[in-house]
Amino acid sequence: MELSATAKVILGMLAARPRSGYEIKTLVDSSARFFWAASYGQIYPELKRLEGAGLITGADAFQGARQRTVYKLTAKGTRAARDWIQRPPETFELRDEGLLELFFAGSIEPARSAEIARERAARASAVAAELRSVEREIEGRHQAEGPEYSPDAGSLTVLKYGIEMNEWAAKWFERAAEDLEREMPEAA
Amino acid sequence: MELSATAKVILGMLAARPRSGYEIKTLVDSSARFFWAASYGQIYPELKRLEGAGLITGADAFQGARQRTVYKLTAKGTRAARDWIQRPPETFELRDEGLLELFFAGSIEPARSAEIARERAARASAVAAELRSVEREIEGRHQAEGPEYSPDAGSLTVLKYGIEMNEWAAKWFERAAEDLEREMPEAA
DNA sequence: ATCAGCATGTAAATGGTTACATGATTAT
DNA sequence: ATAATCATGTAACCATTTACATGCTGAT
Repeated sequence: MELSATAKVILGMLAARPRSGYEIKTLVDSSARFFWAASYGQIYPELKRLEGAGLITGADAFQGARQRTVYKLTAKGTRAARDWIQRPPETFELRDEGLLELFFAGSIEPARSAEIARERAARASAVAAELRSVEREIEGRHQAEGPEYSPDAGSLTVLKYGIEMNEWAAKWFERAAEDLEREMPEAA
Repeated sequence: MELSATAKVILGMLAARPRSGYEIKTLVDSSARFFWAASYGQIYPELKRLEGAGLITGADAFQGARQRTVYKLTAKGTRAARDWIQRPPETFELRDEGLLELFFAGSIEPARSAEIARERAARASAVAAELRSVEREIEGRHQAEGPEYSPDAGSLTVLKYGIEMNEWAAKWFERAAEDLEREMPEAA
């Protein structure tokens, strides 16, 4: 059972409970976008494909006259999700223009190295803060609406990783910026 | 001057000195692949495009009868590279299947969470070790062949970031695996 | 002689984003 | 009223990978 990248997010999102394509998209944007993105142009066609393959089934769930299709996993889909999660991960892709600029700064515009490192530190701080606010929001919902809204250990671990790794990176790049400045006093 | 992703790596690589497409590819693979990839299918057509736009010029540099074209930056190309590096970075993309699995493990196969975290720790360790060996190789070349082979501060900073961040992540995921195991003793 | 590595290139397929089109509902 | 948000979908475009094709050179 070959699963596309998008199929993996969809099966994962439907494992917790049935959802519409729109819901999947907003959830991906609010909780997984930092390490895995998906657009409507991928999600809707993939939902059709997964239904065709018998991994999910869609049911009309009109809200008044507003069209809505809620999908849920079939037994086969549940098995496919379990199989996927038992396999070691294949995809790891990073495309980071900030690191590329820093990588080349030495031979193109040495004076900018420190500046790039400082920008990177600020960016890491901002991401950490954003993820911290997601964390607070989850905790708030948990307190207000009871334990059935508590996320599982795995997704909390991923969130904490995002926060702590960005905080670490912010400190690291701040220090790197200072070092780079000291190395070229002509530019200061 | 809009530069494609591939144009950026090429201009950066040619800023240090003239190189062939093949050389650019091997350099990307050995030093930038961890945060920026490029395939032949991108590099060769892009070299032609950049030459057409007057940012680089190619010169035949036959090695016997073996065809070889070495490209170098034009004045316009140097300016384009400088402009690019002065702009704040745009692209940041991460697609990490390991984190996605961990994210969903709780609702699909909770017993695997700790295992995934441990695999992630091992992966981070392996990447750190690989980058450490790149670092040693650079230091060796520096000692043996003199300072003209010493890489600039920026690319060294990126390399150190790769090493230290992966070492940090290895420790972090190892600890997370222990925590996840403690949280579900039934699975142990 | 043969294989690994140097060297260039392209075609097909895949994967993904963006923009557009359409319409309902809810809150201001 | 009107804007924001819910909701689904597709077509055009762009980027990227993979596989293939070709041939030279140096080492074993």
